[in-house]
Amino acid sequence: MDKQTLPLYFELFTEIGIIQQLSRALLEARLPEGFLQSHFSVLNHLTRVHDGRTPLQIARAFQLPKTTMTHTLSGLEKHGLIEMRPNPNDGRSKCVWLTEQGREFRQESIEKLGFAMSDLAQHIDPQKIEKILPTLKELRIYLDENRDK
Amino acid sequence: MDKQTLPLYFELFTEIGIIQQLSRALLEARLPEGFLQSHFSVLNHLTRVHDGRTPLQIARAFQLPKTTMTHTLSGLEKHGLIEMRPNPNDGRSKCVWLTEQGREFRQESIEKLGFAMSDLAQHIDPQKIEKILPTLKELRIYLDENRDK
DNA sequence: TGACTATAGTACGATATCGAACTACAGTAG
DNA sequence: CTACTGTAGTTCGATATCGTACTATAGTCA
Repeated sequence: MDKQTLPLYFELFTEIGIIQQLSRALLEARLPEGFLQSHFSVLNHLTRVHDGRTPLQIARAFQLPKTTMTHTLSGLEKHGLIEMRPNPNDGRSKCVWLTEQGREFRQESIEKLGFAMSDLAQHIDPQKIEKILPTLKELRIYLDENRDK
Repeated sequence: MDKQTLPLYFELFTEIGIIQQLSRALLEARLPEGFLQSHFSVLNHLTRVHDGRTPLQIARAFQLPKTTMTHTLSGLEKHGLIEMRPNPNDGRSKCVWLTEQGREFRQESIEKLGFAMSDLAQHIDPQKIEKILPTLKELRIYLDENRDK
């Protein structure tokens, strides 16, 4: 491998780590006390994709350990934002459903993010984001598929 | 803001979160028991930039709370990978120096990462990374500068 | 010099994260 | 049906992360 290549990837992962920190802080500052990015992300995922998914499916979507997802889901359930029901197709499994409260929570969070995001969109052209997303997806898919190498 | 724009940024931050998870797992699988990405990142930072930096400077470089950095540094110090000395210019502060062991640890970690990274470089063209880095940096800088908005 | 404000780092408590081990159910082969 | 293997989710313990509050030093201003 070229001498310059390794630092290039390190730089990439460092930038990604920093952006992750900053975007997390940005979001969490706008969530009610006691809610974290993890909670919002799950609610958003269930809305965007579809609810009724299993905890494991959700964990895989974010590449998180299933024990972490158990914890996050139990927090959401305790606040009445999701419901966990048995999976009719698999006695070991459960399905996660959004409650009306959960949908509202997500919607309100998104509205609170609105200012920050439109501000962001005015400074970082969405077209630039569109241009980098395919490479990021490609990278994510490659890392996912070669996880256990 | 355009209806399509908000989901675009969400998608970006989601991809970034997933890549962060995957790259962390990739790295930590190759570190000795008990060491985490945080430890490696600090050692790498001290090598790439320069050592003798203060804990706060390092925390800011990664956008981490200073209490988190205190914890990470104490772990590194306990393993003899760094040394904390008083800051000659500021009695409140300290300077963090790499030990020989610390440099070796980083070097060995990088070598263990070598296979995975050259594999990655063969599948995701470094030129693609070079193309997306400027936008990521721009985004990171914007988020940083507007953190408290 | 003294009072005030700001900053660097730490201590501490709450909770998030994660790996290992476990339980319960599913799927398969005989 | 039984044994075996695999998988979904949880429990549990270790520790990472982070916010709050605190201590010590710096800097500023009168």
